[in-house]
Amino acid sequence: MPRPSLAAVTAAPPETTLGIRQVSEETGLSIDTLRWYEREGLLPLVERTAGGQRRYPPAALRFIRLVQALRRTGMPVADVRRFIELGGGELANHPERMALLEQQCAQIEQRLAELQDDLAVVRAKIATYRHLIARGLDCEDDLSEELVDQLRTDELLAGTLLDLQR
Amino acid sequence: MPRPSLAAVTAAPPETTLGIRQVSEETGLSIDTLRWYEREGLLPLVERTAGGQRRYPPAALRFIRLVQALRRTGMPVADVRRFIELGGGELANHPERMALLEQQCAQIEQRLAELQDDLAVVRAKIATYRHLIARGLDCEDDLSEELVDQLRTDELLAGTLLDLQR
DNA sequence: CTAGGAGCTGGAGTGCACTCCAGCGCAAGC
DNA sequence: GCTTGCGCTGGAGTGCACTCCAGCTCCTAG
Repeated sequence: MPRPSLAAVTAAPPETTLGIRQVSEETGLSIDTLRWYEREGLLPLVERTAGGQRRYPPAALRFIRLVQALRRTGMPVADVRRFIELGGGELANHPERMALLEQQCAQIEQRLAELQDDLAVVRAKIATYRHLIARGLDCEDDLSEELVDQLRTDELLAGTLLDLQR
Repeated sequence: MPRPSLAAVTAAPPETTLGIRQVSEETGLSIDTLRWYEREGLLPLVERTAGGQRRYPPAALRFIRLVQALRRTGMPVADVRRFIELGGGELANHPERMALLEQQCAQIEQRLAELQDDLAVVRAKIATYRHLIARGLDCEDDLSEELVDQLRTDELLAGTLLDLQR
């Protein structure tokens, strides 16, 4: 499966340049979103046909994936834009761009930890229901204090919380 | 450190019932959000003083933590409400509630995996910058195809991507 | 008893990230 | 050559989750 020569790629884009529909399908971003991102300055590298239709070369595709990663991990659109505005790949900007990414990295890690904690909370709650059902008990939230405490204790003893904490 | 007797708790709430400000500080939810959640039916178990001020017994606090976990893990407010509307702790509703939580659990796991992937993408990008800086190279996004491919290859060879993939 | 701060309510306002639409042009199959 | 459909643009609209506000009451310290 020989990759088309680089000359060919830059000179006369082969079928590796995708139309907006294909990109939408490949990335999961809606067509409207792709257009909107571009207007908002999040997507450089998008080319046009003579007729004005968008064409996405592989580099644009890769870029979109990065933008998706940043957006999904909670970076606001405005911040992604600032990241992108940080120059056309000049060496001088690399440290700053890297710093931004590292900051984002840290946030992702934090978010990851939080998610895991929250997952533990939800799992613990599921365990509570399992107990209640097993014992044929009513109540749970607006339940008497003793029961809650009882169950919390049960869970702790069973290691439910601890096991799932991380 | 003897916990106040259960009778005492239910009969004459001691200082373990918190005011809205304390709850806000403890949970990180804004006062407005606490009031709004309550209006929206996400927070049962909140009591009132004679003067109409909110009082949060420990059970309410615990409930808030669950709601927070659900919200932070991406459950829409409307869904949290539906979960809560599912009856006042009657046994019959437990399976349904549990099912909802299990569904949420699955989504959290999916989100976790996605986050980890996205983290890998960002880290890979950081590695790219590190390479570029180390070699004193410009360009990066709008860079020539060769360079990207070169770097991608480098990263793969260096195991940067693979190491971080999971 | 009074002054200042915290809380209350209902409702309006905000910010973000899309999403939809009208009105148009290009393009390809019949 | 004409229809059918995709794509384009600028701008308006939407949904969600808060956030702010006016105008009031309540509570506490002096």
